[in-house]
Amino acid sequence: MSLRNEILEVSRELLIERGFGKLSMRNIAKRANVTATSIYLHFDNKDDLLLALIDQSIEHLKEKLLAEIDSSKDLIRQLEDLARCYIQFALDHPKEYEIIYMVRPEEMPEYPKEKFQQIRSAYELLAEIIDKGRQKDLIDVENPVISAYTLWAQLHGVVSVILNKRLDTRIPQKEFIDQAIEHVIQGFIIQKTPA
Amino acid sequence: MSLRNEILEVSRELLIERGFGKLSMRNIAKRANVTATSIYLHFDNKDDLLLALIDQSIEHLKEKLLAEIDSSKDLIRQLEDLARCYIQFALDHPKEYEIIYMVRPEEMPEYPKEKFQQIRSAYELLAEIIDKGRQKDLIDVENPVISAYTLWAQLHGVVSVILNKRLDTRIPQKEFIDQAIEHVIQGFIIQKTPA
DNA sequence: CGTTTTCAGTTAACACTGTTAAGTTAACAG
DNA sequence: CTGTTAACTTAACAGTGTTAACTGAAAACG
Repeated sequence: MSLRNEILEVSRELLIERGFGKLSMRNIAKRANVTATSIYLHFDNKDDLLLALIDQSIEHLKEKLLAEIDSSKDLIRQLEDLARCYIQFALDHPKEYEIIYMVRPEEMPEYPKEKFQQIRSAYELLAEIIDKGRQKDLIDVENPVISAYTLWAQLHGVVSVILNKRLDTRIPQKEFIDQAIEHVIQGFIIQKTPA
Repeated sequence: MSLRNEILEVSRELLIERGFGKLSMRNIAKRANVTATSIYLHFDNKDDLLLALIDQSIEHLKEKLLAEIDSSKDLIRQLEDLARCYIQFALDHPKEYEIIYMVRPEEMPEYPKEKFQQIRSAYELLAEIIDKGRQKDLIDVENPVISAYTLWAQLHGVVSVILNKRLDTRIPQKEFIDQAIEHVIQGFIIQKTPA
C-alpha cells in the first residue's frame, strides 16, 4: 500500500479511537512509522489531509444513503427512511460525521470550493425523491434542489445538537429524534386542505 | 473595571476581529496589557474562559429573541418571527454564534453540564409559544419542550450550513433561508384535514 | 512604626502544535 | 562508476496551553 493511503488509514483510525484533538501530524506519523514531515510529501498540509478524510466520510455516508433507498415504498416513506439513515450514520460514526463539518473554511484561506460542494452529489439523492414527490403532488416544494438542501441542513442540526451534547438531559434522545423526524418530514408534505 | 471583565471584553473583540483561530491566551493577554499567565488568576483554563464568552453570547441571543416577541401577532407568525430572528442573529454575529457550538464537550473532560443547558432558558421562549399554539389547536405537537428543542436544532442546522460555507453556490442565501423557514414552520402547524 | 502575610502579577520553562529548510540515503539512468 | 532523482529524516522556528517559582506592593497585625 502507498504511504499516502497508509497515512489516510491510520488518520481515520486515530480520529475514531482518540478523537480530533489527538489527530496531530506527529501522532499520525508515529502510527504510520514515519516522521511527521513525510506526510508533507503526500499532502500539502494538514487541511489537505483533513479534506481527503472528509472526502472519504462523505463517500461513506453517501453509500449508506444509497443503500437505504427502496423504490417500492411510497415517496414520503422513502424520505423518512433517508432522514433516519442520515441521523443513524452520524450516531454510528460520530467522529467521521463530525469531521465533515469540523474543518473551518474561514481558517483555511484557499481551499478548493468544489471539495465542500462534493457533498452535493449526496444530497442530490434527496432532491430526486423530493422532485418525484412534487410531480405526484405529495410533496410541497417549489425548487427541489433548494428544499433538498434545507432538509439536509435541518437533519444536520438535529444531529449536531446530539453530537455536541447540547441535548437537554431531561429529553430522551430517541424521543427527540423521532419528534424531529416527524416535524421535518411534515414540513415537506402537501397540506390536504378541504376541497 | 476588573481584569476579569477586561479579559472577557478583549477576548470578545479579538474573536470578532480576528476569529477563533487567533484567540490565543497570549494574544488576549497582549491586548489586555498583561501576561498570558495572568489570565489563569481569573479563569481555570481556556475552556473556562470560552464558557464565559459562550454565556455572554447566549445571553445576547436571548435578549434579541425576547425583544422579537410580539404577542399581538398570531402564534404561527410569532414562531416565524423568532425563527427569522434566530437566523439573523447568527448572520449578524457569526463569531459570537459559532463559539456557542464550537467548544467541543468531548475534549474537555469535566465541564459543567448546566453551562450548556443554560441555553435551555433561551429555547423555553419557543416552548411557551408552541404550547400556546397547541392549546389553540394551531400547532401540532405532543410535548412542547421536545418540539421546541427540535425547532431550535433545525434552525441551528440551517445557520450552521451557511456559516460553515457549505451552501451550494448555485443557491442564493436569501432563498435558502426563506425556504428553510417555510419548511421548518410548516412542520409544526396543524394539518387542516378535510372535515 | 515595623514586620509579616497575602495578593496580583511576572518570568521561565515544559510539552505540545503545524510547518519549512537542509541533509541523508538509496534506487535508478546514462 | 558517476549523476540525478525521489523518498525520507533531522533540526529548527514560531506558535500553542499550562505550570512552578519568583517579584513587588499592599494590607494586616502586633
